[in-house]
Amino acid sequence: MREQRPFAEDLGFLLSRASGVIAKSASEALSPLGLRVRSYSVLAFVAEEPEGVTQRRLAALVGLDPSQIVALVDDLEDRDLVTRRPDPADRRNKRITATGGGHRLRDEARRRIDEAQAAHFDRLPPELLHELRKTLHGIAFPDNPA
Amino acid sequence: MREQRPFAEDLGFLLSRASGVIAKSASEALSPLGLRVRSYSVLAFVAEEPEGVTQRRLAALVGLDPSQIVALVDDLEDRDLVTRRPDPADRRNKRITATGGGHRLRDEARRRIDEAQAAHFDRLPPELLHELRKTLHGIAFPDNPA
DNA sequence: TATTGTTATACTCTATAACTATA
DNA sequence: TATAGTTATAGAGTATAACAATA
Repeated sequence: MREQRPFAEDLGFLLSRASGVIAKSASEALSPLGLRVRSYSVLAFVAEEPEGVTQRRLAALVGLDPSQIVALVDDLEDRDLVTRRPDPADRRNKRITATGGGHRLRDEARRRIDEAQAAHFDRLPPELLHELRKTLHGIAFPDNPA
Repeated sequence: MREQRPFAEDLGFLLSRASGVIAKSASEALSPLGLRVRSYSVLAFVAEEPEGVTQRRLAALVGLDPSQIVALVDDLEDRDLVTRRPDPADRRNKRITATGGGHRLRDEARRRIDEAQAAHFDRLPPELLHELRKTLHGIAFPDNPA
């Protein structure tokens, strides 16, 4: 009879708990800005694409169903953080781009996120953080070994 | 102006995506057994405590609010996987213990979970998995450096 | 008064299917 | 016919407050 690892050491369980801790702290950091983790993720990806992104691509980037992107973009658009315009070349596509205010809010959000995460990651050596990033990326995107 | 790391490399984002991938695969592995990730977590912790666990402690172990444990234990109890009995010494406490069937289902669930996780973790060297476990534990339980 | 378990409620997140407009 | 975006809906997960029984 082999010795069994306690469930508290199960990698899936630990991943879930650690992810929950970070998400909660991110959520609290973003709350004063009127952003949630998901709307911030959308804004962050949009702000990195000067040419704009389609909602389909946004869905793939964030890891949500395209139908869920609609309300997130609606909210950001209502607050003039992004614009949503049909692509003249293919009018089925909407190109989402960040406004000046969107970029500024994204910057402020990132500062807060970084500060919140520092409390969790600060004591870990940089090489370990680098390796953690690589490992998590491999798990999250098994087909895309960057 | 410093070079900024793309959001796709944000540790919180990667943690969330990786955790989601593993949770989805665990969910699919457990589904044929009529278990979800949360009910399996409860069952797994209960099965490790021959003396039984209070629901309060269970909540702390799994990382849920005590009010959420009620329905989970209700379901497991209805299926005769656990028993729920008042502690004679302090009748406010309920001692939750796993039945024979509970232990058997837990074993089968663990086999399936291990198999599902192997697909994600197999190619990672054991030392890295050990370090990952340690790192995630440190993030999830900052006060309890085991 | 404090603690355990419980109920109730509301909100967020997730998953899915069906519709529209364009191609 | 295929694709992008949209709407609607139901289910699961999460957070909070209040209550009964017991200490």
